[in-house]
Amino acid sequence: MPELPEVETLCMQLGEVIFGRVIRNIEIIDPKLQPVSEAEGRYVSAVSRRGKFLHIFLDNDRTVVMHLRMTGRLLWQDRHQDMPRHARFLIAFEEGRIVCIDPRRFATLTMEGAELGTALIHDPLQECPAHLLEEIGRNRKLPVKSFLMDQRIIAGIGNIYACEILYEASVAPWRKACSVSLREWERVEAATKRILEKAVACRGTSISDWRDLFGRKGEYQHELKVYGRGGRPCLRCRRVILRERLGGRGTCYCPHCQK
DNA sequence: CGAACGACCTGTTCGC
DNA sequence: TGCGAACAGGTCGTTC
Repeated sequence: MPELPEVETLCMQLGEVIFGRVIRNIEIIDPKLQPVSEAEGRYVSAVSRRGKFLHIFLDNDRTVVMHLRMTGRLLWQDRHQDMPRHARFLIAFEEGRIVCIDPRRFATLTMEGAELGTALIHDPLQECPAHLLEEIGRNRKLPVKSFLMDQRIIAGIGNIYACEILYEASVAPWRKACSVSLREWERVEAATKRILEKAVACRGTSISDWRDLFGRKGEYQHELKVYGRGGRPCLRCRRVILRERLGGRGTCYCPHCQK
């Protein structure tokens, strides 16, 4: 499930634990993943997030890049503990190790140069003003929900938070991006900031198996207003929340509140 | 070019 | 109870 708030949570926690530490080695467990080199003996000079990607910068101008996709998790183990089920790779330090756990094996791990992509991608926690959304969306006919989830435009919003944002902004998910007014984009921007910041403060949404770096559940699942509430009454108007497929993914919305 | 869909994987849930 | 089908949070490549 990792979307922006979950990856941001890991990013902050990783920074606390591994900044300045020396990597002993990176061990690949899942043969589907390519081995990475040039990490041994290097120390961590920074940890950052870009959309849903995690970057661990090393002192040799190399960068460990991870993407957790659907079911990936990272777990910090600071003393000898059993290898978890579905462990896919680990990054070992003197003080402990990061284990990547991923039942569906979609997560990725690569070693990149220091010059990571410079493409113009907007981070919803940074700069993502309504007028820019309106400008980009003006000639896009795809549904506004798909627009919000397009990582080439805004990086970090996935299915759960897209549903939540559009509900809070009172915009129907099927609306074409080009039909959304500036006024409505302003509501989308405000909802995005509020929801994602709160979700980060809650350390993410633990619907099924999401856990933070220390194995703790997040708390934002208690704040969800529409996601997972199909068939139940809308918290605003009490009419029934619908759940339908949009672009292949389950989409919960209130047909009365979201225009 | 944009949009829809299948593929990538495994575990869980649902219906018969 | 048992079994197969459907479905799950994300991205990418192909096709129409």
